[in-house]
Amino acid sequence: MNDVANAVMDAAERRMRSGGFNGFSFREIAEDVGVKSSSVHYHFPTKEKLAAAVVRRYTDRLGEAIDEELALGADPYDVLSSSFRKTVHSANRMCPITVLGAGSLDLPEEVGVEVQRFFKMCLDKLTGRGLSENEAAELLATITGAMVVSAALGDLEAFDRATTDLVRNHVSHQASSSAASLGG
Amino acid sequence: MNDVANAVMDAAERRMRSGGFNGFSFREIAEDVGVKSSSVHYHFPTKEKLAAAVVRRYTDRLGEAIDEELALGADPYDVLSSSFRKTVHSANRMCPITVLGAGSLDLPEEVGVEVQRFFKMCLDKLTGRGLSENEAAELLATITGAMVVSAALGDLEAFDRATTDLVRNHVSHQASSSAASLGG
DNA sequence: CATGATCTATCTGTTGGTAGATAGATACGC
DNA sequence: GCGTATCTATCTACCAACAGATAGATCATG
Repeated sequence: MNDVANAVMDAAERRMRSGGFNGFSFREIAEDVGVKSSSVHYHFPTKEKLAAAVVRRYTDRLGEAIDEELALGADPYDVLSSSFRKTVHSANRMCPITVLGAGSLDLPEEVGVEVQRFFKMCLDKLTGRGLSENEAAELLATITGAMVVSAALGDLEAFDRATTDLVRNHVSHQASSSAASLGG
Repeated sequence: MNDVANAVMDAAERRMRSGGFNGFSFREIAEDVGVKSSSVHYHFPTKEKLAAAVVRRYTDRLGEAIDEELALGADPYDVLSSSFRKTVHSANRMCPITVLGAGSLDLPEEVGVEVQRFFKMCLDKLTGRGLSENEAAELLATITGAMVVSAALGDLEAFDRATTDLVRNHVSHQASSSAASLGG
């Protein structure tokens, strides 16, 4: 992967964050990168391939980041939550895969497969650390939805309001199952 | 509001569920309804106005439906949850406002305002029945995210996995605060 | 005849995608 | 080393389709 191909993926990812699959064009990306649109086509023959490549790279990167932090013994929920929190509070403000996922009912097949892979990866990281399928699904859903709601409200703190109690409950759940119930 | 105007909003809402704001065109909607695209422009001069009108109608309808069920004394979480669950398990499979919300970073202003109104309405229904701001935010986020994740995975049951424990916890929370803790 | 609603026809701009030329690098045979 | 062919990456120029939007004609109804 050369410089231009990476720059194209960067630009596509940036634009996907706000508009999803229909939210960017070859010409816009070409302008972002500083080349002609035909050069974008040279590296990614179709829009579908480009979007799929962006999602795949995003999934791989997040997966690696999660693994690194999990290796340090961190709680799996904290890792996932703080990772998404970083996104929300950064200049990006939104996870591009969540945008694609929300509009996934008419996503090109190849892109849909990659989006599925992303969410399955997130669930696997949670269940792989002992959470039940329901717990994992609930945590992922809450974090995902918190991003959507806070973006829609234009209120970054909405993300924290939706997730702070979840942390508390999760921690107390750990405590009650590892050191017996404290009651209340 | 005459027949055509309503049919246009129906078609727009249907297409928004899968593609968001960029996921439909005047020509597609005109074809759905059986008129020419200029007739769609007659009722809704711009795409922004059409989308805003659809969101406003959707918000009003859901708000009324929630009020009716709340008047019967139902638990506010159950009402919101089962309402969205109905959407997910219907042929529609997705809430159009959630799709717009996820891609809200580049939504036309008028549409963004209506999307905000939708989510604020949901939060108000919950806090108006005694839930704290954090509880309301968490419940709304979980339901919203559950829709996104289940749509992305193409797995309707993912919605239930993400929300069933939430019901249990919420119910036991009610129980413990109204009839003393049972422990565990 | 005036109004509301629809039509035909058209405008301008953008879209994803393709064809073909060009320049520079790399590899190979002699 | 030299000429030739291939490969890589970019460009210019173009295409058909579609986008949102507008102007003006038509037509029914009251």
